[in-house]
Amino acid sequence: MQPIWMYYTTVNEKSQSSSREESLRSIQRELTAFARRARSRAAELHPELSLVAFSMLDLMTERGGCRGADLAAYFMLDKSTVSRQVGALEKLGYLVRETDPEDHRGQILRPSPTGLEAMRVAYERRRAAFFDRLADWDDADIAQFAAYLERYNSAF
Amino acid sequence: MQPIWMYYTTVNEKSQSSSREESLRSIQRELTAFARRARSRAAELHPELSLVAFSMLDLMTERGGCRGADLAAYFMLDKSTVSRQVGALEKLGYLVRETDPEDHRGQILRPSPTGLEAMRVAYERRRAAFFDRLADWDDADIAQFAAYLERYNSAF
DNA sequence: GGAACCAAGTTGGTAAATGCAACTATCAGG
DNA sequence: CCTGATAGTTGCATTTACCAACTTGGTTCC
Repeated sequence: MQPIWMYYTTVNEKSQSSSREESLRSIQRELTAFARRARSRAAELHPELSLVAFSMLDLMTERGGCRGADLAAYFMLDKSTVSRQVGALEKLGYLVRETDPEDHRGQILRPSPTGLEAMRVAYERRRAAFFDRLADWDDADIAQFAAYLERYNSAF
Repeated sequence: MQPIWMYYTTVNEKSQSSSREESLRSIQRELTAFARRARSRAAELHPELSLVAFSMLDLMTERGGCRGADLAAYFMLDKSTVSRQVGALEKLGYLVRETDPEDHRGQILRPSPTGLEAMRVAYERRRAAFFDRLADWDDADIAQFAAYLERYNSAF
């Protein structure tokens, strides 16, 4: 049986099948497959903290505080969407804002102790469903996989 | 300074490998970022065919026709959501429905020639975006990255 | 200094995607 | 026949997103 991609690939392109070509196709397919299920998996894992909200808190933590514009750029979201997500997180007491002393247009966003605790809970609940899938990977493979994903995403 | 992940990890877990923990968290965050960008990029590249709709047509193609219930199970979506997506695709002329002769409750869904062509176009445009992004990667890294993604997704 | 312009964030309006619940139609067992 | 399960549709509410207009603060250039 022919590979799936051939069903909708023109004849001329079929001659170009190098291993690089096939790997690229595979990356696209696998990344797309991930995207398909990301939403529902996230909803299962931490209903009280949406995937986007969790990731925003995570980035703030990682960077030791960041601005709304940073979140918008990183996740490719409109600044208005970020503004509302941040507002919701603040209302929940999960983050605190502070006007950037260096630039009064912006705010520095940081998770609050409550937010860190909520992240910790979400993190624990993810373990079973997400981390267990990587349980049989060795440390070097996990590190390399993470490095590839970072490299891929850093191209933005 | 302690690693970031320790801020919301309990004391007992700190005995585990911190580099492994950090890599796992990085994978989560990068995959999340990817999922967000995939939607936005797909919407840019082919407004007529959302990522979910494209993937549904793709699954129908791969399976040589499938039912709405299959789509719901595969993508972890509610059947009402599938029903509306399928309705929209039919209205666009991208798929045809046929009552299952074996079970008159269900329908067999197949992409139409128009749908296949739309998929081919969307596929090519998205593939081009991937090619640009990975242009400066060498073949070995691309192959390894693809292998990791396949391994990760194969757990489904 | 001031004008013109750019950047960060907020808010109003709107559209799309989704889940839940209620409903119809169909099937399978007893 | 009933009963219960399954496939699909539709009404309703919610979430999430984008765009555009606006406010405020910074930057450049004269």
